[in-house]
Amino acid sequence: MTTAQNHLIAKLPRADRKRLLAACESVELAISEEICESGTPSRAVYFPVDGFISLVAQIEGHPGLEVGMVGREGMFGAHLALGVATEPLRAIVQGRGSAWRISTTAFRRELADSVALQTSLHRYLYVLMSQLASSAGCLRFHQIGPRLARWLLMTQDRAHADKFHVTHEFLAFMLGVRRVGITAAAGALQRAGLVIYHRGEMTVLDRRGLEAAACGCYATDQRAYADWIR
Amino acid sequence: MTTAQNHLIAKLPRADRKRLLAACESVELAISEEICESGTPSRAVYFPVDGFISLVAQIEGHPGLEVGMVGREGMFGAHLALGVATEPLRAIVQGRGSAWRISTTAFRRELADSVALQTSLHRYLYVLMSQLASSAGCLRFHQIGPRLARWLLMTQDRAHADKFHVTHEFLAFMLGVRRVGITAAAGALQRAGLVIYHRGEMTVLDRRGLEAAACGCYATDQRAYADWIR
DNA sequence: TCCGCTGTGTGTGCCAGCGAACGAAGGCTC
DNA sequence: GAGCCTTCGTTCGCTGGCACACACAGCGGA
Repeated sequence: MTTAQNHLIAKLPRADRKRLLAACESVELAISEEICESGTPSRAVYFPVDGFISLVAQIEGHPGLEVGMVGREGMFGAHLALGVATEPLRAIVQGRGSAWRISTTAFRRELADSVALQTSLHRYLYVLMSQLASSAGCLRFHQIGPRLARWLLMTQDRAHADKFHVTHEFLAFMLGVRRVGITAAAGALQRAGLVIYHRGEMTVLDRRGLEAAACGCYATDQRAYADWIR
Repeated sequence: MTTAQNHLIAKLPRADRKRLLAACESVELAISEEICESGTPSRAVYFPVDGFISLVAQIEGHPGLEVGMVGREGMFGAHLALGVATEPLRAIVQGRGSAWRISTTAFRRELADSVALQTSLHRYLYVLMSQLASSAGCLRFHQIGPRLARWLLMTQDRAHADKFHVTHEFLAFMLGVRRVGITAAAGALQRAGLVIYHRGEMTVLDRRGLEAAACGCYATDQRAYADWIR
């Protein structure tokens, strides 16, 4: 669906898709923009097209921790399908680009009218839940290097580019580690010829190599999405 | 609802509750019994009454990691409300006692007939998701001592007793740490007079003290369940 | 009575990651 | 060109958790 460019919307039957898109507006996501704060009432739902969004869990006394990433393969706001209009997590734009946006109230109307949309969101929520669970394990058992490689791959997938802007500081925040840890791990990836970076410009050189360096969670995630899209 | 004894069932309107219970059978949960394996087709749904169940995420190369606990305040199998009949996690009985069981097919019928049941499951899923996300942070940032205290409190809540059977080995498995780490943390709790244990018999002496020793995640969880039950 | 199993306590050496801090370069502004 | 901010590299001492190993106590069965 060249018009939609978001996989979740593209999967809908033609009529439902047209109605949903008619209620959406196209917006630009700006880097570091805060889509919502955890615990606040939901205002809008986003279907990323080029941009992508990080879902961040808040832990008192700690800066935060990324627990999920939403690009054109999914959406932000699926919890509305559970009938709850409170944001469960903080969401931050992590890659600039366009997205479809629709207000919470309008989206709930669409949801009520489209069984296909409900079904799609349900399955997407299942994938999200599985990933939350497995990423808890990843967080606990895997080391910085493999986790960083996985993160870079996930970002590359959603940025649709080999090159993107990301500082060590930001990576440390996302992975819940110190910047020093990132410097060490990223330095190793660079020495291995898998990436090069310079003052916030990260370039992936060897995707295959990065996949080999990443923990198994990346492959697991890929499979979960593939099963869902099917 | 003295007949049901499971909060999720008790919350249903009388008619829906009666119909659901009629389709359920009462079973005994035996310690260490494996309710299901991750990735397999769902066979049955459980509503614990006295027993309780641990949800365990599998990570290749590692023994496992508890990411959730289900007692009489919830249910096992809520993912069926998302229209997916594949188990997302491994489930192990962690406290013996009774539960209501209903086959997957029968439960899907009940689900189709009861809007109240759908709504209830949706809200429960939202709570579960929030907890998965926050427990990821807990796993990452909190130390063994506070996490152990939290675990003991959660277990006490679901076992409805001050005394329960649990070995250091098992605790290590659940928290994803070494047994040695548990020995150290549990020893500290015992020296502080909060618990005593002897060859797998754990007794909580000072609940308040334990709450103070636990990480904030325990209080957060309590609040999430309270909001849901409301 | 002895054997073996389970549950628990301890010790040693090791490494990943932590906190804090400093330094060095690239790039921007004035 | 000077000053400043951002980004990245490095160091130091330390803690928490790791693997492996051994000791010991209770308890049940042969």
